[in-house]
Amino acid sequence: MKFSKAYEPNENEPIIYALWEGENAFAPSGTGQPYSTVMPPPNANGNLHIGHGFEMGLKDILVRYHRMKGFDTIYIPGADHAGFETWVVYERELEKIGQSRFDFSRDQLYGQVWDFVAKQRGNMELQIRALGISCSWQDLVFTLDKKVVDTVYDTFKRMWEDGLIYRGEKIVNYCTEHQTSFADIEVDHQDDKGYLWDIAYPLVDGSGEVVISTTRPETLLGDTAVAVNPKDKRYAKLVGKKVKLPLTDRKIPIIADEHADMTVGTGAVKITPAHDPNDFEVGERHNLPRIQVIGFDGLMVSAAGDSYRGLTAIAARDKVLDDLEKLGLRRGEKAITHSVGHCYKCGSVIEPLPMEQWFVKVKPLAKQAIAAIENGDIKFYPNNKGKVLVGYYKNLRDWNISRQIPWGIPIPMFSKFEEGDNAPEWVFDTRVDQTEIVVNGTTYTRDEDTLDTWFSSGQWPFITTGYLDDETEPEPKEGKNSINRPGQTPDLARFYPNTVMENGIDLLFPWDSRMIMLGLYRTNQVPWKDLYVHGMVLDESGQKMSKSKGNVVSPMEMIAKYGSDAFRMGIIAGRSAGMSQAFSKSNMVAARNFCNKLWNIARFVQDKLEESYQPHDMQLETSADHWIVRQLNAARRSVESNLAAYRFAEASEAVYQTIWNDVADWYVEANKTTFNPDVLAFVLETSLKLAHPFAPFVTEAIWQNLSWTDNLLIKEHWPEKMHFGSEEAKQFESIKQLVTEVRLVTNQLPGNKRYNLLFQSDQLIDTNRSLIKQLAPITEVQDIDVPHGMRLAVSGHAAWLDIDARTLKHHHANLVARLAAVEDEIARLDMRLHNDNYIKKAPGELVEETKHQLTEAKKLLQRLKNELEITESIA
RNA sequence: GGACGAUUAGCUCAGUUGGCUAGAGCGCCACAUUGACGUUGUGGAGGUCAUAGGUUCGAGCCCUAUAUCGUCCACCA
Repeated sequence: MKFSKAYEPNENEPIIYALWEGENAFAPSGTGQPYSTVMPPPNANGNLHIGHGFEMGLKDILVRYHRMKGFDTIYIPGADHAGFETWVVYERELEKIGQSRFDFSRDQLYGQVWDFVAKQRGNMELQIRALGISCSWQDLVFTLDKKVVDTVYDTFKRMWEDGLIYRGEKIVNYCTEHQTSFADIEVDHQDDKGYLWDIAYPLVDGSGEVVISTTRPETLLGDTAVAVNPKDKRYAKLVGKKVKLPLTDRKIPIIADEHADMTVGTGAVKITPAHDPNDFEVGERHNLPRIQVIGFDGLMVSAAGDSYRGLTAIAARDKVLDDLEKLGLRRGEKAITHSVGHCYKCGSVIEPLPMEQWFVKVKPLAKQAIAAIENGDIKFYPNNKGKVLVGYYKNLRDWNISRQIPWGIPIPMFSKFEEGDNAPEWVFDTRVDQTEIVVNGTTYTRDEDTLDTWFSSGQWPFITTGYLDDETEPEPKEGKNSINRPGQTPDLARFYPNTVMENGIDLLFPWDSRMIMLGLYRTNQVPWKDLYVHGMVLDESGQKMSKSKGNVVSPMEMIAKYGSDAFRMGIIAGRSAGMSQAFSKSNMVAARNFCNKLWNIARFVQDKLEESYQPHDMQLETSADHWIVRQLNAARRSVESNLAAYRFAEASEAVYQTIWNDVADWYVEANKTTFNPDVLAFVLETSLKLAHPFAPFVTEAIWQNLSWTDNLLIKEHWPEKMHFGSEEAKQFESIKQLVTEVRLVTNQLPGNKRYNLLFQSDQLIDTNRSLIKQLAPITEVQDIDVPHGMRLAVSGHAAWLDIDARTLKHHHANLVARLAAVEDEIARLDMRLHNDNYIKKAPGELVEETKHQLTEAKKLLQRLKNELEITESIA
């Protein structure tokens, strides 16, 4: 016997996964309708977190199910170099050994991180295996693979030529700690406490002063104007005059601009074009100079004046305030709470700084994306996320894709330095391994920056499927970083667009939005037909998980403790699209128990059938046979319809309930008296198939242990609809009801006694004597001429429990309560049927059903009354 | 400031176009038991579906307000 008493996940899982991989079971079959999804490239820099486990688990359910359904199925795994994310991790590693990025050249750093990631990535891939993910490993794509970089450069080139990528100086979100800029979406806005200071700027003509309010007095040193609203009558006369900028010797104009809000503060606002995005735009409109007073290291630069140079911005703030105080120019302050941008990694305050960067012009791309969404080209789960995304697109500003870190795909642009004020000339070239290139006799220098990770992962669906391979211009030389993987599946282009994308709600904006835009741009198609977004997995008390709070649940720990299947089933239990929900350990326990239950069903079946069992065509014989086929049919239908609507929890629950409540509790029990080997084997096999997408390891482990099965369960076909006799199934249902009533009554009576079951000319009971004896807590089933004891009223059979008068009397109260409940029900049904509007307006079949229910209830009432009379006659 | 979501059993949550006795897991109570499984079996208790109105023959579900909690977005000096 290969079945241990309890299922041991950790002993079985690695063996089973190796078996699948050895049999190449994850590769697409090449026949059938294509079904595809891709892994959001998990960061190659560390461990999988619970969100990865959840997301991959969901996708794997879809993939395994469709594979069994006969689709040509692929789940393309990925690994992301995760530019900035990895960079942060790597810098920490450097710090540990007392080094920093400045100790190395850019190329050295790139090489080192490459090795670091290569090592880490193996770890991540092992964890994906531990989760049981059936992804096509031979088709794994790393975001720095040659084919990725080629396509990314091709996209870049086209966008450059189409004018969708441009070089521009703007205020960017800059982290002075990490020394790189960020896209708007990477900035973490927090409500911080601060002060709003009122400061007087004296008019040059000596006729008074203008008071402005600011939260950042240190930027005063870079002011180049004061703005008031053109409609503001208070200041109308001052527009065009000049004020003397305190602490400097500069005179700056008072200008009229819509940006100044009359209702805020004094209505006059200082304009610092170099340090505020709004002011930058005001500066553009009014042709104001930009004076940068804070450097990229976060320290004040010489333009701030000698007495401030070298101070941190915060120190400069204090000094500015002190100095203003001495000049008597401070007019008040008040504590406020305002939103301040922080680096989402280190928490430093984001410094808005002017910089030349590469930007993607998003308007035309967003417009296409909006049209596609509104056109219904993508189905969103939950539905409202489509609207949320459209809202996002409508307000999207140009996307900064330059990052000042060495780790990433180098920006393929080279510039020629121009003397004088002329802007440099830029050329596109993919020879990024060189810092200088010569084109037509002119030397060009490489831009040192790398691309935002999302620019490459935003092209993931068509890159991983090689959809554009024919039109991507071949590169002259082999990329040094390519990972060659043997046996890649040929011609994956059929898998684009992907059937479905599924990821966390946190990726809707940074990733999904870009995949749609870039997908439409490059392929004229949406990247996938369905988008399912799941909510966040919160900790057990409903808090967000975070390393700093120390409440992170590791999927690997859960797998070690409960098994991979239990993790997968437990994590999806009770979750619905888009909703963030707390992690529940008890769901995992329940799922673990289910796996053990399944294992033990198999143990029972194998024991019954014995090693020598050979399968034959099956014939349904007993009523239980017909009934269980009906139940399995229903479960199959439920899984199908729920998965079609991405209702994972409901699909999984249908499997759980059917296998536990129907197969184990009734069918297996019924098979303890008589059994039909072929049907028993069929029921087990069908159960395993239904459960396989949800609990792949235990089902395959059982399949491999069964004496009569060969091949792999993962490659088996999904169950087909089976025929059964509905009359026979109903008969079993009827016996089930009788048994349940016997159990209930017996439970309610004192003394834990078993009684004889008596019946009078009841065909069904007569032919199922041994079955009933097996299922119900009774001693014997006896045929009688004259009824006595207690009538089993609810199930409607001519059946009695052979209970003595004393005990029967004890049951009187139960009977009275039962009677009252039935009377209530009759009253309710009666009332409904006396409602003319109900009869007229409700659907006919509903009315019929109500009538039927009333008839049945009245019959039951009669039986209960008879019963009561008998009991009372004893009393 | 804007948008979205949630409020259902002790806890965590389902409840698909409104349909009649609102479900699951865990927990709880009682009982059982040594041959598939104690990671078990049987039975049970527990919900005026946040509140107030409305629409409807019928509302957990639709509409309108209110309250509480949460998330996201945002260039508020």
